[in-house]
Amino acid sequence: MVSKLDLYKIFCKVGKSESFSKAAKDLYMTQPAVSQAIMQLERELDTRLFIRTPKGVSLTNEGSLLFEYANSAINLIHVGEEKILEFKNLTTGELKIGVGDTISRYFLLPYLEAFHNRYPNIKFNIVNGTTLELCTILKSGGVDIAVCNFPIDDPTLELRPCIDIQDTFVYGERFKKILAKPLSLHELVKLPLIFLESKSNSRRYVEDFMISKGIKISPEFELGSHDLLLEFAKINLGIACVTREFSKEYLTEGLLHEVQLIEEIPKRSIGVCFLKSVPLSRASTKFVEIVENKNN
Amino acid sequence: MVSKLDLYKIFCKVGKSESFSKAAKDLYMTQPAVSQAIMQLERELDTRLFIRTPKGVSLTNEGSLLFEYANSAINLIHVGEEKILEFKNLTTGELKIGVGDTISRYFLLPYLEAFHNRYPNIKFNIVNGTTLELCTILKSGGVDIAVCNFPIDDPTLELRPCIDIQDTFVYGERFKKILAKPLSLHELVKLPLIFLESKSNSRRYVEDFMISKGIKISPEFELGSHDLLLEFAKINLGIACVTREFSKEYLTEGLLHEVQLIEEIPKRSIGVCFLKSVPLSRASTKFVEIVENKNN
DNA sequence: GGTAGGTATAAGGAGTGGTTATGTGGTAAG
DNA sequence: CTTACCACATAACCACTCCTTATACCTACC
Repeated sequence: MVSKLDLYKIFCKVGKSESFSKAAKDLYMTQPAVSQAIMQLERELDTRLFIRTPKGVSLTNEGSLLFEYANSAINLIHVGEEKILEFKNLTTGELKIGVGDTISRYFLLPYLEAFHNRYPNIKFNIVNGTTLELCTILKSGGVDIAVCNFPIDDPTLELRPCIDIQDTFVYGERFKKILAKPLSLHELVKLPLIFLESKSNSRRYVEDFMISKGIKISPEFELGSHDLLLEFAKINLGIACVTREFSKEYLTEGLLHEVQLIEEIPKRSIGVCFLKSVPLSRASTKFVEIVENKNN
Repeated sequence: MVSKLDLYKIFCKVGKSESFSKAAKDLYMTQPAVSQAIMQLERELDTRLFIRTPKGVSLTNEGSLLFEYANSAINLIHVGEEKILEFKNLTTGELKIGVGDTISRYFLLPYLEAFHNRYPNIKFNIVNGTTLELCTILKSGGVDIAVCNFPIDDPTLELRPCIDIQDTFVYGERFKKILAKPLSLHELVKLPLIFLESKSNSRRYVEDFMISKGIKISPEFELGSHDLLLEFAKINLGIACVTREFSKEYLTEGLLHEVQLIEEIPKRSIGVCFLKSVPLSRASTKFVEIVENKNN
């Protein structure tokens, strides 16, 4: 057997780049070193592996035969090393996630569970806040990643939308007759409305949309959580602006009904975001992958 | 990535033998050397790979994870090296030969047979074409070697003439009286002539020779194969320009007769040719040797 | 014909990777 | 309890490998 496995590392690089000089650059060594290494390998195998041409080299039949194996071998080693790294980083460590509480409850929970099952040794550190607050915390390093309502306009953040959500208005029994038919936003705002507090991203999104239509709202109630929106609407205190996907239970059980708007509010997204400038930790990467459903 | 692949060779041995000292013996080195190698690997991966016990070592979780990959990789390298050996011993491989069909039938066949008997595991890949076409294919790497009619004027090709052949004119019964006596080319061209198609090297050779004598031919027939030349001549459709060596059967059986030319056409050769710039594969070398009758 | 880009060759020097010698710890037997 | 043995760790040293610089040679292209 060939004495030095390292020769194969060089061999593979040359095989791929079809050039001694280029391989040398890639390997941070000089061309003569590569030349000698290949020559040594050829000597030890007593086989010509490359055909030298004026414009580089190309594998001989024997060379490409060997290349198939050597390349796979090197790749295997790489994979092994990566597994080790993963193992190391995921058997210890902490994952700091910033998230709004509506999102954490209705969207994130299953992913947290899945991640924990897969990597039981990673501790969670969940920070609650509005989208805006989370962005600030993210930049100060308080959390590794944040799961927010989009849109977010911040060039320093990498955004990964995951699912689309639809803002909608819901009402309880008392408004059933009035809202039996589709109506326009102009008509809607005459009714008592229930919104999230004005600092929340969701509220701002819907409000901005309505302002763009020339409509100004003055909510009857401003509440701190999505749950409260649903409960207030249920006991007929008004018509609540909620996220359809997070109101499934109330809607399917007939506790609440959706307003049929003539002009529907455009969809927006929920997604993960993190700093572009800071490389993600292994655990964070895995978590993002899971949320994006890239594997399993 | 870990700097030295060689560390993995040692790592695998230790992983298998579960002992530094034993691995050291197997690797023909001393125990401290192994000890240091493993420590270096552990340092570079920043991971403990072995649990040291009083009676040897055992792989950690991370270690056995890595071992799976490293061991497969090493085995792959081994297999690759063995394949190379096989290749060298010509127990595997392919030989791509370009050849004209006249030549393959009348000249090459016995050599193909001989080579196959000697190296039964080498596959043939035979490509047909005219001499000119074959040279092109040769340069594009489509074949390893080509067996052609010479002369070939190409400085990038190495030529190995093998046998001389003689171009000659043959005729059937009907022309017997007219051609009983030797005649000159000038007289010959007045008779109906049968040639190969003009793109063939043989045709060009003879035609060039005649032009050099100031004679222009206008063949009655232009045919695609040497066989047809003989058959056409046999049924008295004209006088065919053929290769004497490939017409033995017809001549000895009296089906055809040779024109006795006053100016005989110079002999030319059939031989093997291949690219000067590309070293011959082992199989090709052997084949050339056989065709040149250098051994056996 | 000159230049650019590629590989081969030669010689020298630094550093890796092995050696020997010795230390440490744990187990088992007396 | 003590001693002996076995296995790995540590230290110091040295040689040889491997990489570098310098140079030569070839071909293709302008």
